[in-house]
Amino acid sequence: MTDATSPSVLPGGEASEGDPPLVAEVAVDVSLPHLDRPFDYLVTPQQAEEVAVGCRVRVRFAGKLRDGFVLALKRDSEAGKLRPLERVISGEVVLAAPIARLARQVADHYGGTLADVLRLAVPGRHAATEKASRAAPAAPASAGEAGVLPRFAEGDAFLAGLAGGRPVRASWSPVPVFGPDGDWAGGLVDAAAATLAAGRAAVLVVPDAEALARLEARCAASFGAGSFVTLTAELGPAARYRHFLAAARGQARLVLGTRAAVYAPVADLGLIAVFDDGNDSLAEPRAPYPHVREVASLRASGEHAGLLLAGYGRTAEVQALVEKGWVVPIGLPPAEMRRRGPVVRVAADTERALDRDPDARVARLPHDVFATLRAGLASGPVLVQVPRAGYVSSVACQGCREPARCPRCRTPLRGERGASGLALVCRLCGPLPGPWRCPECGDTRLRAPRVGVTRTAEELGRAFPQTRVVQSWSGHPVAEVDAEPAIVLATPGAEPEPTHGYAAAVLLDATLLLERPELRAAEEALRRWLAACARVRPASEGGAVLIVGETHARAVQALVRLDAAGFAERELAGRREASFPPASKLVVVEGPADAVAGFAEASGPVEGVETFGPLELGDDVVRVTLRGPTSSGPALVAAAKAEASRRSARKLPGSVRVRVDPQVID
DNA sequence: ATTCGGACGGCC
DNA sequence: GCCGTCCGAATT
Repeated sequence: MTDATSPSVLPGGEASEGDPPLVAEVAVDVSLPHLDRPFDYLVTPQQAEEVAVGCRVRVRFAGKLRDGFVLALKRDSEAGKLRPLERVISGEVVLAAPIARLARQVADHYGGTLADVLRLAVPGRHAATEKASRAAPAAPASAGEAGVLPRFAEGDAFLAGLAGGRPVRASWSPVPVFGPDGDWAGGLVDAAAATLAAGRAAVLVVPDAEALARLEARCAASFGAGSFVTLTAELGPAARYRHFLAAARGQARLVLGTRAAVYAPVADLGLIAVFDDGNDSLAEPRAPYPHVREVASLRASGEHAGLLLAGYGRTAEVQALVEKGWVVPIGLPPAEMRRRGPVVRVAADTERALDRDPDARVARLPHDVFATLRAGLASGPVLVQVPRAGYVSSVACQGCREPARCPRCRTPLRGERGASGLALVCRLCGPLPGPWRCPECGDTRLRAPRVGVTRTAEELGRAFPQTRVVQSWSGHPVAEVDAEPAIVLATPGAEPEPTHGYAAAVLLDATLLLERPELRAAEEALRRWLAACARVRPASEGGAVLIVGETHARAVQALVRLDAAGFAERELAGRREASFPPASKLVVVEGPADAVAGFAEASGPVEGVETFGPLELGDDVVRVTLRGPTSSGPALVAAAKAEASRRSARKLPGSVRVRVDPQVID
């Protein structure tokens, strides 16, 4: 890597008269696919004083001034007539070679452009912050004994690997329980401490501000406040850039943060850890829609760093890595998991009664719910997880309750109200051509979804008139509850942190979550239930969880057994059967019909590719889904990128959106 | 003969 | 994307 302070470290050594002129290879900030390559510029002798590989420059490109990053310095160029750099914005190295390489890999993986990825990876410059010389954060203090990971099989071996500076990779399933066995943040701190002890840097990525606050507190306790930096958009431009610079300058060796922190510019990365990779906050909403789990995996391989994918739930993607042997599971046998976790029981849904009489609200809550609440309230707060209302588009079989799926591609169907009642539409193949028939049980009757659960609070308040009722949802989140008895109603993801753990939890309307018309509905439901369990005290302290729903649903059974790994195994098997990611490569293309047709055609020669659609999305936008075996993935993505390049080079009209293995198709 | 504009090629 | 250039058509 080029040292920012020594511009003399250049190809050919010290410049002298008669040397060929210095040339900078520049990643220009243009996101047109056909211009997604470096461009060469002359570096004037004056500019050579300040320029460095990885610094920001300003260049004239197609007549217009644009920002760029220096990818390399050299003394020769393939290109013909070169323009000089307009100016070196600053010699500060903000795009070191490993991150430039990573960004290129991410762009290629997702069929996007380097410029788009760099916009995600490098925060905007804040000149005043850059000029102000900053005190280096204190070196992380010794964290003492590792406390959490050694409680799990393979935990010690993983830590030993990190401490030895080796690129060990693992998937860690903490026990979904309140206390040390479920202390994901503690486990990440263990791994970071081992890495730092080996003299290497660590990056820890979490999905949201709540998780970051918790991790920050743990890091401050273990390493000392000010011995690490956080990277999150919420910091604002100045602080974000200050923290980014601390990492880039080698002052901060431990970085915590949300999504974009996966690109934190620490040198000699020894560990990259991701918590809760199933959380959709870790999927970037901007092109090319990279997922933190994939970026972290690419980065760990590219920089010979360790990787830790931690979560109470296990995604099919992580399961695929486990089965490939690419990551080692750190965990416990299911029986031991249950011994350390809360007791989980199922109460059958009383839905059939509800179907007959939608106003019979009392019938919605089984007797067991009240019993669980009563028992829990004797020793502390009880969490009641209430799914948000409004998943109105899901459709299931009346007979067996399985979500209705497309007979062609097995995608969950959605119901749309049409002239002749409920019309079934597949998001990949379009409206169902014939009448629907359940492949599981042969039933032809469909059941429409239920509406929400707005009266739960009132209802429970009436049943427990003396008890405090706390309500928390994403619009009005409550951060914390104390040890006093309370009924805490929360939507998934907005559960208040209990200071002493919940005495019990009740998970309502499990069926509602499972019937969501999404491919990952069951995986996502289990993830949310496990997150609730993780706030409940262990069985040994009386902790109990009651889930109300379909007793036989696979995700419900997995929860009862606290067996996220087993569930992921089945889930991945299902994805294989249905040829869905991560068992297949999916490229979803949306845009005007003629434009989208070009992508289908371009993917034709790729081995084993099938085409679904086009599906009308309205407003002259259609969707085509291209699917191929994972072995054809790079070729399929490359074909899509080539078609996008062809279109932009020819200036064909219409904007097209390309997504690779999208988390959700919508 | 001169000016204007729209399409197209190239962008270092 | 944006600019520059090259060509034909409209304008003097």
